[in-house]
Amino acid sequence: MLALSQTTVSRALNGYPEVSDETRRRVTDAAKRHGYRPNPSARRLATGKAGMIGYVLPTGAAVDIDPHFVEFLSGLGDYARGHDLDLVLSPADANDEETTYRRIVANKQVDAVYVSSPCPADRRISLLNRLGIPFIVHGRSEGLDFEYAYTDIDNEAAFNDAARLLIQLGHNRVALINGDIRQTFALFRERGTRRALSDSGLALPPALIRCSPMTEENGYRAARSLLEGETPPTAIICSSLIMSLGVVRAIRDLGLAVPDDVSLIAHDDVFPWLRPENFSVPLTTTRSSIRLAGQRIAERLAARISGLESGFEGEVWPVDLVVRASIGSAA
Amino acid sequence: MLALSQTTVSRALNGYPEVSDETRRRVTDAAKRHGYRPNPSARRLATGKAGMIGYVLPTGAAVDIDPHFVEFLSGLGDYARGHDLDLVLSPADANDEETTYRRIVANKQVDAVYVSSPCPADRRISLLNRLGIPFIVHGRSEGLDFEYAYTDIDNEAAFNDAARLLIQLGHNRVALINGDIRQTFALFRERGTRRALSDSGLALPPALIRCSPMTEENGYRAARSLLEGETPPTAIICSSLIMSLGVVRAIRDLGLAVPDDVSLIAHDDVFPWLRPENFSVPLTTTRSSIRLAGQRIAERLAARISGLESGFEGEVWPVDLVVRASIGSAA
DNA sequence: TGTGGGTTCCAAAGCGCTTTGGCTTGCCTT
DNA sequence: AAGGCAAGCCAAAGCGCTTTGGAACCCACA
Repeated sequence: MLALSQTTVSRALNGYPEVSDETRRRVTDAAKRHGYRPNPSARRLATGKAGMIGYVLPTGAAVDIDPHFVEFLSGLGDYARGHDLDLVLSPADANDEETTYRRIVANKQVDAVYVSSPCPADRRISLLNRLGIPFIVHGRSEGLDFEYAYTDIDNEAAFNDAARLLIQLGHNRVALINGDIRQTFALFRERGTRRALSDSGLALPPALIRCSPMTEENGYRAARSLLEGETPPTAIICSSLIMSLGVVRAIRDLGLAVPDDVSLIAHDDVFPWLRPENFSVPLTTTRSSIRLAGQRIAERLAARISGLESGFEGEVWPVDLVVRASIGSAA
Repeated sequence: MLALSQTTVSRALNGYPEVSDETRRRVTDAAKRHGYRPNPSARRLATGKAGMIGYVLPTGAAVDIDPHFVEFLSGLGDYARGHDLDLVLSPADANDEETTYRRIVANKQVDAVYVSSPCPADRRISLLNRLGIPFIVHGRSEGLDFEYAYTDIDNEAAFNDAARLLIQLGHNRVALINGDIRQTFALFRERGTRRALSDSGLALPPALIRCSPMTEENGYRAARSLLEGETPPTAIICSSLIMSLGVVRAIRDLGLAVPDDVSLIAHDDVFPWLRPENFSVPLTTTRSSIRLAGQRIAERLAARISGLESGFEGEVWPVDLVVRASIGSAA
């Protein structure tokens, strides 16, 4: 035995100043020796801190979790592992996430929350802001009348760069195959593309835009309908690598070739299992590792939990433009 | 106020018999009216039950989370949503998951655990068995000297069926592009393939087997090296749809065609974003929805937590063989 | 009338921590 | 030598539930 009160042990272990170095050493030694770890349930009840970060997972028969999620998770895990943070996924009805958010906050099940794939004026963000729990948004929302903390990539600049490059190559009919337009990232991408074109006196008419969930099949359909249209594009910018699998298939099906008939640039979130350089014609991409974003967001959440970070800083990361063989000058 | 003791309220809410129906009704009514929900932290401390299921997530710079995981998660969420179950992901160093398993069990952070991608004589399974926490394995292990509960698909039969079909079509050089052979599912798949061949007096020599993590690139490399070998196969069975993207690319790069030069069958875990019928030549597949497995495993875990299920039942699900255009008779 | 057995409820003791408020020391002033 | 002040420690009161061990009551049966 240590012949010390529980108070002192608790303080020693939690780094409070009113315990002598000597005593603290004895306590931590003994704790290590006996493998003592404070019971988290008890600690939770006493402090209200859970030592976990939360994510509300939209589910439902018609809801598919984005395959990007797993990469994000890898990043989050990379950081969390070293910092005694667990992640709790709370499944929610995709049509009523609010109830779940309220529950996890009211129950203090998690110390902080992250939000992904925001849409304009995202209700989840207003809710979390009102509930007063620390949170970070992966991505951005628009049209909210308050500030919040986020980490995002510069989608607008990325797609602006991509479009500019195509324009420089002489393309004047550039199409955009985008993700679900209800999400902010898709809006920004369209905006960036459009700006590049209009800066050069060109347009991005509705006939050259497609928006849909980012599956191979949707990529195929979008590309096919674009290329079979009245004034087919000579270049396509595509929001995802998975979609561009379908785009490439459509181009081939139509007897066309990349880049001779169609130039192609895609956005690459960096999957370990599908890489743009391995496409039959290596793909020019705008690249930003979603895994790194996961790491960073975990780091920021941890900082917020421990009070090291506060305020409403938004981060916007630049995006690489990696040129490969899939683009060429306009015919 | 209800003028009832805390005891009675607790019992009423938790369905204990020693409270009159009348009282129970009053209590539940009042609870609903005031939106009262027992504080989970307090309940945890008192009962030791967490209301969560756990998963230890291997992480590390060199570790990539399998994209199948997200589909499994969808299924798990589908079930968990309706049953007040949250999922906690505990990131662990991929080289030392044991510490994390011990921690979550010792701390009673979760009521049950699931294990995925087991390998032969999987240490995690023995550990959980020893620690005595309810768990379900997604997949199977071999060489363990005790029984345990699992849900798995019949990988051996699936690949046996696939190989048999190819043999019936006259193929006698069938190659197998498998996943990482350290995992049980890969062993079973090889076994099933080999059995079909040897049943017909054919062999599956090492020269016709490739094993590697299931990426597009590895699929390409495997197919390429097989087809450029001394006695190239006329048919290939591939363990994943993602890999078969690479396989198809390799076949095309070599100026060959599916199915005229090479027949191809792949295993399909059912991704919403990549479907075998959408391959340039629609792919014959062995199909089993990993999302359904997630649902089922969540259900079994819940049943174990509430004591409805116990024992060591292993489930093995049959696998569909879906024939599409990618196979033909041997030249 | 007395007694045994249900039924329905309650007071109080945990669960294992953190935190408040206070009590000793030892040492430094004046 | 008395007073003051940190430094270091402790007892006990929570945190919000569940569960134990009774107690009170009502009814039936002898």
